[in-house]
Amino acid sequence: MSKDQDIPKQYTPAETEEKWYAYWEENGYFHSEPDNRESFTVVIPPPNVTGVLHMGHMLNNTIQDVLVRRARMLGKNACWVPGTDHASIATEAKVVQKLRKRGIKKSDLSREDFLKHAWDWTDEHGGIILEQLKKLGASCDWKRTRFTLEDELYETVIDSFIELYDRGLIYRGLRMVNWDPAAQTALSDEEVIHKEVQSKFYHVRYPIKDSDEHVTIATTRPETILADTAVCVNPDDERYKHLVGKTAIIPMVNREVPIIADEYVDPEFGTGCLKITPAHDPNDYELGIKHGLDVIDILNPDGTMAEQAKFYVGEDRFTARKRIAKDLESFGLLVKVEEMQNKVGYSERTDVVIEPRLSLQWFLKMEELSKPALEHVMNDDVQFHPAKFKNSYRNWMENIRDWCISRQLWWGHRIPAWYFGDGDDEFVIARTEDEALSKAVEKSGNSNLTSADIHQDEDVLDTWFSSWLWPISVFDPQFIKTKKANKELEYYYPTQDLVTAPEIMFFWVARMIMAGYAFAGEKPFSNVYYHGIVRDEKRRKMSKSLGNSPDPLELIKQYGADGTRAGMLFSAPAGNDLLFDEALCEQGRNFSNKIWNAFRFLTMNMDENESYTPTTEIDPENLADKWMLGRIQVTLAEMEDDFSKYRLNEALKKIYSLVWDDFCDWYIEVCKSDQIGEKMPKENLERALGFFEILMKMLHPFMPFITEEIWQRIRERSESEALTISPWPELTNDNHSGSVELFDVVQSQISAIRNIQAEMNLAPKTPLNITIKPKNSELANQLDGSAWIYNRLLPVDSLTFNIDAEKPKASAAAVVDGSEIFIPLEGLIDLDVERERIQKEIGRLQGFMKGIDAKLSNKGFVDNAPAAVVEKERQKKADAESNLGKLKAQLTELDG
RNA sequence: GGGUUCAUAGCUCAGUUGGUUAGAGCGCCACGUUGACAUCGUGGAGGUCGGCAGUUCGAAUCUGCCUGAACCCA
Repeated sequence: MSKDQDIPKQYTPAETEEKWYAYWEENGYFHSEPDNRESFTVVIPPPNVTGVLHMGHMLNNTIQDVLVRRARMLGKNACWVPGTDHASIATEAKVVQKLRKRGIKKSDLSREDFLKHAWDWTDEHGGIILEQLKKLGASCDWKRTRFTLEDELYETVIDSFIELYDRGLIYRGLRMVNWDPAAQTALSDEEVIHKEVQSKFYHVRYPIKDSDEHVTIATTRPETILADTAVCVNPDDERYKHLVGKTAIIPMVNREVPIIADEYVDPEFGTGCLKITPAHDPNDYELGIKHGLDVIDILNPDGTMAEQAKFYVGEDRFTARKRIAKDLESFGLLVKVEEMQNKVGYSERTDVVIEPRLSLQWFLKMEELSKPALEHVMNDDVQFHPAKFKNSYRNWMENIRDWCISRQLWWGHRIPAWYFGDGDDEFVIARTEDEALSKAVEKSGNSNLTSADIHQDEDVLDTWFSSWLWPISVFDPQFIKTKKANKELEYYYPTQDLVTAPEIMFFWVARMIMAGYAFAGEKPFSNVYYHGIVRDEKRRKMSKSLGNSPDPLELIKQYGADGTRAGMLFSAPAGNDLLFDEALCEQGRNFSNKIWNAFRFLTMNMDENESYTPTTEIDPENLADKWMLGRIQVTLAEMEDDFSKYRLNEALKKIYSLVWDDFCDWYIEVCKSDQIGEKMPKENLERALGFFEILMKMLHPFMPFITEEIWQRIRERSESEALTISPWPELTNDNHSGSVELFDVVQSQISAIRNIQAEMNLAPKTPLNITIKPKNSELANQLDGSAWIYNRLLPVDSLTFNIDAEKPKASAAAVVDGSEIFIPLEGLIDLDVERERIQKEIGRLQGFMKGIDAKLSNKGFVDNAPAAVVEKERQKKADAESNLGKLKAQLTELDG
């Protein structure tokens, strides 16, 4: 016990946090091994290995930590698996950039050399974010830290590719894909962000061959005119019917193309006349196939114009766009340019405009995989919190398209395909070169093939193609190959809760569910908790580029990890975006300080030569004790309900209020000694400490550091008694409801008296002679035993409870739930103020009665409403009438 | 264009199956500092629940329409 220490007035989190985190880690409290207990498993959404902690991570990991710490205290075998992913595109882009600064181009390097640089970069920056999570207090099992590109998990990904290929679900094909000209790779549909932008709508005239006529098309991408291979109109469009079958001449290149008709064209949109560019637009590509059109690709992988364009060769697509507009104008073919809002796809990673591009890529068929994944979410085998996200999940699943899984990058899992020729089918899938060679020999029938004749695919797999295995691979990397779960997977899988943001529902959650059923035949987790996006006060998403995001570590420094965690959670209802405001962290810090000072106060009441044993054995005669215990019980039950619904912010608010409002503002105040300077009675102190211990337990999942600090200061504790591994308080059947109710009455009477003090402008220490006329004799008896509470909380000169009391002359008065309070204030009372006070209350009650009367005089209400409801209204009316009568009498007395 | 969600106090949000003259936190106003805490205490003000119809004895809550906002997909 720290009673002889000089406890500072203000709580300083920094040292406390470092100390206890180290202690927790040293004692291995966060490490889990399979045992007989029920498991509670969470896998972290792996952040980018070279990333740094941002506000989204803070929120995400705070929530996970709350869930995991609570589960640990509930006696479950809690296991939170940390780790990172390799973030193929992002990391490769960073490495390329770094090399460029040193004057090295990626194309100058061999694959091996480039990867060496990438690993150097990873070794240098990797894991920073995990260290940052420790500052936040994250109770991860660090011995289990995983990385998606580590050797074992690399194998898992290759195994999964091979299995899916063998099951006929992976194929290679020429398709229209989303091409990122900056990263020079294909992307999946999910990696494209559609943004509303201001564009120019160019109206361009195409001459008709052997005719004076022409058609006018409209496009936002005039440079693609150079790749046009048809012009298309709606077959029912009277304006153009006569032109169908004729030949149009593409400007600049003077290519002759057919004018075709197709229902696809909307006559209302633009000019009703559509240019068709099969190589550079997905819809045009479909039309091209349907109508057997040529495909002319005019773009290089880096977004510059290719030889086939014939014009502006080597120039960037946007430069070409401006130049062709000018040139068309000079030829008199540009009719007009309109301003238009349209949606343009941008790369999620590089933020450049995506080009639809025809390219040979690897795809995963989704139809079969999506079926169980959809079904098990809709039937709640996998529960979404909040459930509203099931809608968008279903919508996506029902319209799912094949997943482009190949990326033209080096940093990642290299596709295990080996080519032995240029033909579409001249490849084999194999784990190793040797295996590939023998398979190639067999498939080609050419026994002379050597390793020099085969080469592995240069591309790697989408990062999410490894992340989707995460809940399986972190426990058993061999499972997909062996199909025999090891002890770990057996024990920890399926995991319990996954915590993430709705924005990656499709990237990751949906795919993990698919992978779970596809490989393990079982869901990967039982619950998905979606939290919102962290936004600034203007509702803008917090981002590095906007510079509107505070540095989480700075926040922790300023407000403490506990304060910051509480601040994040205060405003984080499930599924709703969080408008982050530093004031909330400040509130969290203030709360820490409040707790600290409550403890400090108790410490100051200790006698140096005495030893104290906290207890929850209450004094059965002590109303405050029973009330406090009752409040704890009720709050425990409410928190349990909140947790079951993942309403973490509600649970936090409840324990916050229990500590601050109930324990600090009432219980401790009531426990104080009667005389200033005198110490609290030992029994009071020991009970206060006993309650304090329970409160620290209830708060620990949210604010782990300060609670552990107080816990350890309250008593000497061995390693096996740390708060982190202590059992959650027990819920008993007795919530002392009678005592809670009675204490409520005492509280409202005291509040009423304080109100009189304030309204009468009495100095806070002006002694009061209080007469309370309880509403009945039963209450009179009960209150009589609680007089000491009034004495502690008010400057009482005399206090009497008298059911027959008369209102003394010149006294202030109040009516609280049928009981009357009189305070004689001879010489101090301002009769006008008092009259106004009472009049105001009378007015309030009259308004109240009016509403009730309206109901009760309504025959429809009395006849139709349930008897209990009618009875309740009658009771309300009777009470109000009685109170009103008393108030009126008080007013009369004042005037008389 | 298709889908989803939302609109309650100055701000951020609660409000469970319709029955409270609508709750919380922050902010605001007044008063208060010799001892746990001014990162505090006590008291107080503040809302015709986006609008209009409808169902009902009764609507913040259910239905329809309108207005406004956000998100997802194409």
